[in-house]
Amino acid sequence: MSPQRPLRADAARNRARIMATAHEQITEHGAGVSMERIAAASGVAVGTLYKHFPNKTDLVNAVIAASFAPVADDAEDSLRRAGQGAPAMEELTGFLTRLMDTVAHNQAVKAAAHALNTDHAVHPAMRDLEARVTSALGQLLRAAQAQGELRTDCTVDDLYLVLSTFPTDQAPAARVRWLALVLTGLIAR
Amino acid sequence: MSPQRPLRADAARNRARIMATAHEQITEHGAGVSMERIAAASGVAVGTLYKHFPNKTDLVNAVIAASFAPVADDAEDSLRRAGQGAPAMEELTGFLTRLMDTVAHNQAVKAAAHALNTDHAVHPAMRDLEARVTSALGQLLRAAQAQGELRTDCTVDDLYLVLSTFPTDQAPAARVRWLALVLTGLIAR
DNA sequence: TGTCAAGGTGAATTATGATTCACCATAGAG
DNA sequence: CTCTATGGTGAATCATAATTCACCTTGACA
Repeated sequence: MSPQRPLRADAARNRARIMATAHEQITEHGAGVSMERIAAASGVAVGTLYKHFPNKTDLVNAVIAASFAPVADDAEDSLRRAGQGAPAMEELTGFLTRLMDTVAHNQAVKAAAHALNTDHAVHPAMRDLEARVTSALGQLLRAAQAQGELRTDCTVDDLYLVLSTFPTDQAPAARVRWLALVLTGLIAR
Repeated sequence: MSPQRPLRADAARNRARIMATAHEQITEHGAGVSMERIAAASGVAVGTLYKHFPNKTDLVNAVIAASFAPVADDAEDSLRRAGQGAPAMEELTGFLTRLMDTVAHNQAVKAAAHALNTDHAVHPAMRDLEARVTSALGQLLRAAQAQGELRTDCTVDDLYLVLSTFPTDQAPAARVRWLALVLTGLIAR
């Protein structure tokens, strides 16, 4: 499975289906889903999962990395728009709202990865995404403060602290209400 | 194990030690700890666990119920003090701070119970605790609003929504900071 | 102190699930 | 059209855990 030479067409197809199915199954049944079940739902044999991923942990990590990949792009797009004159605070809240949706949708996968990665290790791919988001978020934050829309004593860490705790299991309406309540504490008086 | 006649002295001792040990082990190793391990750490044989609890799920539910039992009393004490002239908002934030500590300390057990209780069922004992807390919290909330210390459009649901999301895995200092940030959004302007 | 039911023991049973591997199938290069 | 490396298969193996149970121990009451 080394990326040396490109995957055969059918292999690529299967790999994609496996990751999509794994996401569904984990979302539906939690981190406990068996490889057997994921294989069956993908329409392949267990052995095939192992042809693509050395073990369950790696499969889950691949799924989570793929699920969150778009977030970093989104953060950087928001920052770019702010740089081109869009109100920074609006970009910030817009990004946070979309981020909440993404995390909510991938909550089970996130939990699964956390449960399977022994000790506490975070997947390198996730570490990379996090770095990009942190950077973009920091700049957005400073821009919003410069425009007087955000408390100047609010740090990126504060933002993360608050962000890290939003209600993943609530309905979208409740999530929006939550964000509104919480942001009130961050907006400049 | 019916509560008909009191437990024999050694049995009571063991039962207490088992629950304490189970709490430790779950906190340290997650919901996945084996009964074997809990038994070993308690200094008894596996069979003994099953003499006291029909299965792992019931053991975990007993542990979590015991861990959270004091919270309801605390809520009611706070309410009582407010009724005797203590500032309601102070009682409210005091209670919330202590609640955060309790939840943080019992985070792993809470997660374990959630993971083990098939479907989504909440233990009846927990349901009862929740009802008492909700009641006390509602009255505290209204008192704080009557004293002009809290936004009047803030409901008990809002309080729960925000409460349900505090950062269990952060250091105490970070938790306090979080509460301060979030409460700012709830305090009357 | 003697009795015996409550309490304790831990090897054995039963389940479940991850991972392996010897062998089969076929994309796609030549 | 032929090969053959890549990809697929799934029964078998290995490991881990929950739960049971036939048989000991011992608190505590008479």
